[in-house]
Amino acid sequence: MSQPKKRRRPESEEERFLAAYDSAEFPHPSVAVDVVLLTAAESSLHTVLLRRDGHPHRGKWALPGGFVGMRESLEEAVDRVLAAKAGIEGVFTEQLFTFGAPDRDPRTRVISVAYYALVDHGRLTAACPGNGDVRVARLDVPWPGLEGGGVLATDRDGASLSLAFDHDVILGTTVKRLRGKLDYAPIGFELLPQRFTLRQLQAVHEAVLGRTVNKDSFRRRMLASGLVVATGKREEGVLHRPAELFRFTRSPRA
Amino acid sequence: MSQPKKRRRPESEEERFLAAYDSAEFPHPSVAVDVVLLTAAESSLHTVLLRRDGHPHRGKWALPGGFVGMRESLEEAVDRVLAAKAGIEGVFTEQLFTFGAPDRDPRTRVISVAYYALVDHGRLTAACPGNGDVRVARLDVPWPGLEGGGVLATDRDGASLSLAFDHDVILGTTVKRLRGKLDYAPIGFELLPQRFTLRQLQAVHEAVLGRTVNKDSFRRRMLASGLVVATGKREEGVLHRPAELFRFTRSPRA
DNA sequence: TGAATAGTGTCTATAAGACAATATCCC
DNA sequence: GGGATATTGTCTTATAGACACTATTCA
Repeated sequence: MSQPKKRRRPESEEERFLAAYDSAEFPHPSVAVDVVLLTAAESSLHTVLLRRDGHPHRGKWALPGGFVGMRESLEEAVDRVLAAKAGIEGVFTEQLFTFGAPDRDPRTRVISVAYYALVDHGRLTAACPGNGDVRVARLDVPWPGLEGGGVLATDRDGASLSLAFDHDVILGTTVKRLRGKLDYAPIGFELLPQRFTLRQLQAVHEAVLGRTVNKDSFRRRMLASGLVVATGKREEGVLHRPAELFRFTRSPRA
Repeated sequence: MSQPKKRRRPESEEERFLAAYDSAEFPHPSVAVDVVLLTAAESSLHTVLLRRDGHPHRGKWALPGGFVGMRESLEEAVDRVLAAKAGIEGVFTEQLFTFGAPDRDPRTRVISVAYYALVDHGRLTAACPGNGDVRVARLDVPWPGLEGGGVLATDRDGASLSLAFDHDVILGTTVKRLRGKLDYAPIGFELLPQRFTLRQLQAVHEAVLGRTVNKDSFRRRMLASGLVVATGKREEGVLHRPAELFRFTRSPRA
């Protein structure tokens, strides 16, 4: 990576000076993080969107985001954004992709490192009531499998939410990534509360994949994976035979 | 800073704030691209490394990299780096990960967007003879499967090459990514010349995966995938029955 | 008792791994 | 012919999908 410039540098002190000089001499892009805060409910994925107050894209809906401080890691910036703009802390996050097209922000050059965060629906609706300038929007993914592309965001009342910048592509990239990781990484559990039924886990998988999955095979795979442990408890308040509640465990048989 | 965006004037407090922030009031991190230029040969992965001429990490070996220009996309920066530092053009590249730890470069804050590039071994050795300050180093991956971690680089004469910055982690992240993508994305072909035998393709897969793969099953999967087409030609100059040469095709039946 | 979903057992089709047999080159 | 690898065919095993059947709750 990284030589600021090809120059002579006999001394380490001069090296530092030159580096500092170079840093100020040329303009640098701004670096931001944008966070796709996802959850699953009602057979669909949902994400948090904020209405833009100013130009550009005034009135459109954007992902929570913010600029990266000079002494702040990318993950620290993500945690800060999640806490400040969505009131959420301590959730699973992972880097998604870096979007750097020179004209993606009309104001100036902004390179955005996108992350996604996964949280269970109950916790998200508790933190984000979903009205005013903060909404929990339903995502409609108009492409199958790993084809990729943009997505559509829909408000609770069915109204379409117009997305700012390239955020429809960021959301689509998130869905594509999750679909690819779902059957080898334990990410489905991050979208559910601590205790869940296998039917709920299947519904989460179906929401991510955008298709139905075979119930029998899904149960077998999950139970054989060793990633789920029966709690002995059962769900309550349902009008049929209650299903057993499981919890996620990283270490089988611990 | 530069580019006075015409006819867009700040209309809100936030807009004014952001405009000021973006301009020059706060320092911005430097943004660089680092490129893992990979190939496969002799049952191992190999990558291009450059000896650092100056501090920090003087004498250690680094990935080809460079800063991203203000009007340049990330991919343009990658192509520029590949052409300037390795003499390679028009190869398959894909974004890997963005490394942004505040102290990863002791001089100043440098956020590096890492890419990997895949090229066949013949083309790489033609462009990079592999002596002097540019080497084609063998990669030894000391972890199995998708566990992840750093890697070791070894020169042709068996000498260990000490890696600069966090470049061992960048290389390890590349290998992990390739292992994950190998059996659902057509990346093995990028590491081979246009015409290849199935045994060569298998050797590439084994180099990436770091383990042997079942020959029969591999042949069946490749032939059933529709991604390889027989050319009718056979390899020459081998001291055994020559294998049929195949080529890669994105569109089966074309 | 009936509706609805949970959970179990079994059969079949498909893909992977193992392995034997034959083919084709160079020496 | 001998050595070496390519290529084909068959058998076994593991897994996914399909489907029938039983279990358990509430209305």
